Amino acid sequence: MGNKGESNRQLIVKAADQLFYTRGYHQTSFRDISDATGIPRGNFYYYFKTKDDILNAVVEARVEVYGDILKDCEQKSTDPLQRLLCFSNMLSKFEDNLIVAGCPIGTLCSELAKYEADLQEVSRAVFSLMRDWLVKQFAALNYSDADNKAMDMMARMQGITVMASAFGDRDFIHRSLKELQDWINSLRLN
Amino acid sequence: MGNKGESNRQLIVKAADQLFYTRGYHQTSFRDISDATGIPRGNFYYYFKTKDDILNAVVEARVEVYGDILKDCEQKSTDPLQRLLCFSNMLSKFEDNLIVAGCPIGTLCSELAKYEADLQEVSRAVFSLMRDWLVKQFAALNYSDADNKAMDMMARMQGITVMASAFGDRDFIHRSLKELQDWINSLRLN
DNA sequence: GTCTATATGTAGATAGAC
DNA sequence: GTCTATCTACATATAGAC
Repeated sequence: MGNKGESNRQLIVKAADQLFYTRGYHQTSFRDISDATGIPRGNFYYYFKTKDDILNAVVEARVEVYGDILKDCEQKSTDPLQRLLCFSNMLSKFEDNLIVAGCPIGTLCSELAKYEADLQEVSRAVFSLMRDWLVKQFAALNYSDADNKAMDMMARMQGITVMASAFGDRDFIHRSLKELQDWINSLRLN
Repeated sequence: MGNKGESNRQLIVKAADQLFYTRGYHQTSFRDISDATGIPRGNFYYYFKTKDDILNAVVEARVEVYGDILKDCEQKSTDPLQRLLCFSNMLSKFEDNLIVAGCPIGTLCSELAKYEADLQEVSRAVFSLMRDWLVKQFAALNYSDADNKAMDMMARMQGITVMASAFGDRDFIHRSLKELQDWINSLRLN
């Protein structure tokens, strides 16, 4: 009794994840996902009742993936400041994708914020995950306004990706990441 | 010979502008625009050949509108620093809209960046307008890296709107705007 | 579980009467 | 210039054979 079904389900989620990112949620059709996976359109409804259900599964998968990234940053150092630097390095690590399609999380939230409150709440989950994690790091640095710092850092990174994507400007990412990391390093003394 | 035709055209552009903002470009149908204006769908093709042409007209209209905002900031003060503060005040002025639908320019660029290079280039026009204007102000403050400063300021504002919209957080806008304006004021001495 | 065929709605776009 | 009727394509979703 294998996991063939589960495997197909995972294939769909994986392809949808990528397509929702590179084309947007509404601009991704079942046909697109079918083409990417080789799985017939009609088959999707065996695994998911609606397209929105696929979105839910994609967000769950992303929570998993970004949770792993955060865990990785935790394992590489016990120093909160080093962990923040590790987090900020996502800008460099995913640079190629950020330039062409922006931040997967930010652009999804922006798309779904537009008069689709239910879906937007779903998409916000990954942001919340990161925010909570960042709060922990800033709290460990003895900042009483840890949540403010977390929001500030996320806003900075989002702003960088929006502008870098709008102008296709890799150098802007490099320079901004450096400045962001200077800012992080300046938080040591508290 | 009246301007009745022109007036209808303007009605379409105005409604499309609003809908592209609150619902997104792809999520806005001719039916939506028809419902908003009372103008029959088939009639649109008398004024525009394609939906993309409507987008072009909308972006042109926005260039006009934001150009006026920039002119207004110029007229209110000859001091570049005051002008920058005036520009930043858009975050407060448009707060209600930013919370529910993000930045009209940023979200359009993000949406159209997704594998639609032609459309993205069109949408970038308003960003370019602002960027050039900001460069002038920073240059007037004797910054040799005026373009970097302009990009930094726009990135900050974009990041603020993305996070405020994602979390529906008005207070974050208020606090961030204050910090942004502190930053602007700190640029006096150069 | 997997697939084809199809239902139903709506998208952008066109034709042609008035 | 304005409007209705309609075309073609494709969207999500369903039915039912295998």
